Parts: sequence; C-alpha cells; structure tokens
Amino acid sequence: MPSIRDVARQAQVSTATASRALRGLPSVTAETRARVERAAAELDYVIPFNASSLASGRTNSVGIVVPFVSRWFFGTVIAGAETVLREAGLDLVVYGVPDAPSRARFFGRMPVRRRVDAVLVLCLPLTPWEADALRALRVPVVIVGSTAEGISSVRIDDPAAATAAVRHLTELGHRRIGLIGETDPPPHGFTTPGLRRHGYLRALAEAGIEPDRALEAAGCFTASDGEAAMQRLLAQKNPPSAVFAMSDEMAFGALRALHRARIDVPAGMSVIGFDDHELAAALDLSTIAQPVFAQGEQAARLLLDQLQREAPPADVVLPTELIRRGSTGPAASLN
Amino acid sequence: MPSIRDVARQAQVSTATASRALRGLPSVTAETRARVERAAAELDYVIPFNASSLASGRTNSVGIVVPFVSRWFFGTVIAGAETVLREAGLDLVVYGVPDAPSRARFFGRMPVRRRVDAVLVLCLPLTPWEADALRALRVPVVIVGSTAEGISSVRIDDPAAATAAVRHLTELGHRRIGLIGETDPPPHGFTTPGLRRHGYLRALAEAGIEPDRALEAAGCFTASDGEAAMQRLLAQKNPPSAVFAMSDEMAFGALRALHRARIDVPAGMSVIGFDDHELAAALDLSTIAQPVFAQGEQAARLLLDQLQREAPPADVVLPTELIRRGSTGPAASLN
DNA sequence: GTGAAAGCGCTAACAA
DNA sequence: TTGTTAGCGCTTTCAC
Repeated sequence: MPSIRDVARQAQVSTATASRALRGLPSVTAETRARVERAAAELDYVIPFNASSLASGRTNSVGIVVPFVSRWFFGTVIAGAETVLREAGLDLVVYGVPDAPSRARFFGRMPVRRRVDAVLVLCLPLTPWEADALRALRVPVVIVGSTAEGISSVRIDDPAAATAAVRHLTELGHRRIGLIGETDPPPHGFTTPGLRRHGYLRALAEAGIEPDRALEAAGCFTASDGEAAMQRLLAQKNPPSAVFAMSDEMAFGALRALHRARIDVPAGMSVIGFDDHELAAALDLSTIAQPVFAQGEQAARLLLDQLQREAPPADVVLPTELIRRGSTGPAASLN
Repeated sequence: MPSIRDVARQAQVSTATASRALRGLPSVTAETRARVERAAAELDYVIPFNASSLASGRTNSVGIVVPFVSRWFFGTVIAGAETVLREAGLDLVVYGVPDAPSRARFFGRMPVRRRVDAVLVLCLPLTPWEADALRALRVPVVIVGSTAEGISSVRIDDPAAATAAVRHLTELGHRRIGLIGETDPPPHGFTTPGLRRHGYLRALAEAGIEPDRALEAAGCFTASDGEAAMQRLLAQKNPPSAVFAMSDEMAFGALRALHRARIDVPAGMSVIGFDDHELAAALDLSTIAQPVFAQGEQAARLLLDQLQREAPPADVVLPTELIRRGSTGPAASLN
C-alpha cells in the first residue's frame, strides 16, 4: 500500500507539499500540483481516511439519527441530505433508532461522540436531556421536523398547513369533518400530530364549526391504521362527510376502507391527506404537499454553514401547498 | 478533552491496559477493568474513532452503495442491514448513486477506499469493470439483489417468483395476461425486469399460452409508469383479462388506471404485483411477497462472517411467497 | 511556495 | 495479566 511518502518521493517534493497538493490547498504552484497528482495516480494512492482524520482532527463525516430509514418521508430526507453532503465531500453515517430502547442507547452512549463532525436529527422531538447530550458534543446539530432551544432546525409550519387542508374542506361546504391521526401518546413523542390537530381545530373555528371529539380517530401514520380509523368513523351514528388524514399513508388506508364500504369518493366522502407522497398522485388524493427532499438538502446546507463558521442557530420554515385532486369535492347538501 | 493517558493515570494502570479494558479484551482482570471503566466514566472519556482506527487498521465502518435511498425497497434493506451492523458495533456509511454520473463517479473515485472495512451493494448489476474495482478493494463485499463472480450475494429467485405470480393467474383461467414493467434498456442496467419477464414467459409456456408482445407494457417501477402502462394495455383492440406488474408500485398505478376506466377489479381485470409493499395489503393487492428487511439483515451477517474469517463467497437465495388478495379472481369466461 | 519535524492519540508486539 | 515502546500515516506549525 503506497504512502504519501512514496508519492512525495516520486514527485520530488516533501510529504508536506504532497499533502497540500492532494488536498487542493492554494499554496501550491500548478506545476507542482500536477506532478504530485500524476505521481498519486501512477501509484494508485488515496489519502487514508483515518490518518488524515487523526492528524487534522476532522472526520469529514456527519451522523444522521433517524427513527425509520425505510419510510418514504425519512428516506427522502436522507436522500436530500446525502446529495448535498456528498457534494461537499462529507460522508453520511446512519444511526437508526426505531424504538425506545435503541433511542435510549443512542443518547446514552452517544456513539457519534468523537466520530462525526456534525449531527442531523430527523423528526425526533428531543427531551431536554437529549438536547443537552447533543449540545455537549460541541459540534453543529440540525433538526429536521422539530425544534429545540439553541439548535438549528428545518421544518414546515404544521398547524398552518393542516389549517389549509381543513379550510379546503370547509370551503367545499363540509361541516362534519373527521380527523385521522393522533394517538395518545404518540410514538417517539412526535409533536407533529398535536400540531396538525391544532391546525384542524383552528380551521373549524374559522368556519364556526363546533369541534366534536367523536370525529377524531387515532392512527399511527400507517395505511392499515388509517383504514381502521376510517372504519371507526363510518361506524358512527352520524359519520363525517369529509376527513383530514394527517399523512397520505393513512389517507390511502382510509380510501381503502371507503372502497370496501362502497362509498364513493368524493361524492360520499371527501378525503385529504398530508405529504404529497409518491403514490398520492396515482391514487388521486388531494393533499398538502411539503418539500421533503428539500428539507434534507436545506438541513445539510445549514450544517455546512455551521461547519465553516460560527453561525447562530437558524430556524428555516419551508412552504407547503394545497394540492387539489379527485378525492375532495363539494359536500352532498351542495350537490 | 481527556485522553486514554488520563484514564490510565486515574486508574493507575498503563495506557495499554486501559485500552484493553475499554475494548473488552479478555486479558484483563475484572477488578482492573472495573477501575478503568470507572475512571473513563468519571472523566467522560470515549475512544476517539480516528486514533483507534489508525492504530488498529480497522475503520469499523461498512459502506452501502444504493441507487435510491428513498424507495421503500431500498430503505427497508438499509434498515435491515443497519440493525445487524449496529448490533455488531459497525457504522453504516451511505453512498447514493441515483444516476449514471454519480455511479460513474463512485466507481471511478472509489470513495470507500481506505475508508470502510466492507461494502454492501444494493441491486446494482455490476459491470465487469465495476466488479473488478470492488474486488481490488480487498475487503469483503456483499451484493443484494444481483450477483457477480467471486462476490457474495443475497437475493430471491426472480424468475421462479414471477412464474408463481403468473401461474396464479393461469390457474384462475386467464389466457390473455399482460406484463407491466420491462423497459429497454432498464435504468442502471437492472437485471430484475429481464429475470421476471423470463418467469412470466415460462408460466405462459407451462399453460400452453402463446406469448404476445402486444401484451407487454414498459414501466420504470413507479406508480405513474404503471398507470400509463395499464392505460396502453386497455387501449388495445384485444386487451388482457389479467396483468402481472413487476412491482407493487406499478400495480398501484395500474389499479388507479382501472378505477379511472371504471373497470372492476377483479371482475373486469385481475392484477398481481410483486414485493408485498407496505401498502399492498391496504390496497388489497395480490402479490409475491419477498423478505426485504431480511435480505438486508442476511447481507450484513454475511459481511460479518467474512470480516471474522476468510469465507468463500456465498449466494443466499431467500424464499418468496404468493399472497392472494382481492385484486385477482377468476377469468370472466369462468364466472 | 516549499521543507523539516513535531505531533495527532491510540494499538500491538514484545517483554516481563 | 500488565507495562514499555514503537509505530499507524498523515497534517500542521514554523522556518526559509
């Protein structure tokens, strides 16, 4: 295995100059750099990560802490972050924390300590203790989909977005509007469900509609939970004429339940989701689109900023948009 | 920042003993180990990754090369692998190669060189040159969803699984069976579409059905492509009575097209997919289930094996299973 | 712009 | 079982 000494010798420079040339530092003449690069190519040399890291004190790696790698939302955020970080020459190291024990292990041991230059946290509302553990790392941290005192974040305005979804339904004339999605307590302490529920209640208030607890059905953001929730709503004496599901995946399940019950959408029931999931267009689901890939990109960019210079914590709120598709329509009384 | 010397001093041992104790090596008395661990805890010391890596020659990291982090299949495989590797104390570093340029860059520069102890490759059929580049790393490599000479792999039997899907349709009495999914050439040189098509043709042959090119519609494994493909099949003078989609996502799109065309499923058209996607049950889609998370776990285990001792390349084939749901039914003539 | 030399902080071989 | 010591292979001052 060739070392930088071999490269230096072959290029007839010192190891210091070889190092500078290979890292693209400006203080090297073009001619010297060319010689070094040619030597490195001939010897098939690459800088070993660990030696470089030990000497420089940087790891050129970013850790990403994420509850569910396999879900569409999280995978898409990861992809966005990875794209930007790769471009900047940083590696992404994945730390999955799918359940409470793995989460406790992560924040207990902090395997990112002395391992990464920065940390990205996806959608985990941090306990004060967890936030402290992250701050104690003394490296840049960015949270996606949540916030914490003194830590940068990238997110959407969940209450406002949910209000837009439900307002779309009230504007169509609906007065009995169901809600699918909150569980008590939510897994991982997710705050999103609570925020979206506030938006739902606000839209009802705007329209002068009295909220009705009986119209709220719990669900864990999966299609099967959405289906079960819809079934419960349908089983009531006075079911809603429209439903706001807090995620597209739950909305898909709700559509399934309606199909099973032979209820036409939107004539018999309007459904609006949240996310603009990959499959939402295919299922003709009205929804609130949020920029998911872009949240990952933006978070990575904030991280890069903070790695370059001491930057104050930022809180970036990305826009959402109502997407009208075929699953929402006028209330029956207006037909 | 405390060093191992501080820990050693506080525990009244040499740095070598401190190192051994902290790494859990057996050649340390329980009492010494306890003293060292207490000292480390008091000083809040953790072994810095880079120094340890430089001295030991190991990085305790595994690289994973993956075309699409955000798609359900890939995300789920990553999650499976990450779970097993984390358990073994190895970090997973993600290398996304969504398009040809990024793929060329990866195999050209080989950023995993001198960076990881092993590599996982997801669903990329390797060119001979790419396979050589991986072998030249001289680290264990495992491929998921493909194969290469001299490299371990974990996969399913695609032709057999596809045959099972189509046989399910012929057994229901269907004779005109459409195929959705192959494109020519497939993106990334994916071999899966070709293999599944072979299975499709074999099932037709078994049933004595003459294949008909007009019944094959291209699609890139997305729902919108599946929808467009189904529309093309429906536009024919003599459309099929059943369709095999090479992925559930395409099947979802096909179902959408049928819904739009007011064709009842399965009375007017049977649809079977492939994967048993998270949403397949919610959409009542018959499909071929493949163990996705388990493929990631199994690949990680092969990697761990090969890291421990020189093991010959293995080729692990995991089972698939026909899942009968509501989207497939008897051919109309048999009703 | 380039070179000499001193670390970065551990692990592993060897000795005891 | 424990200690001593020599690296692991760069990067970074500090001179020139």
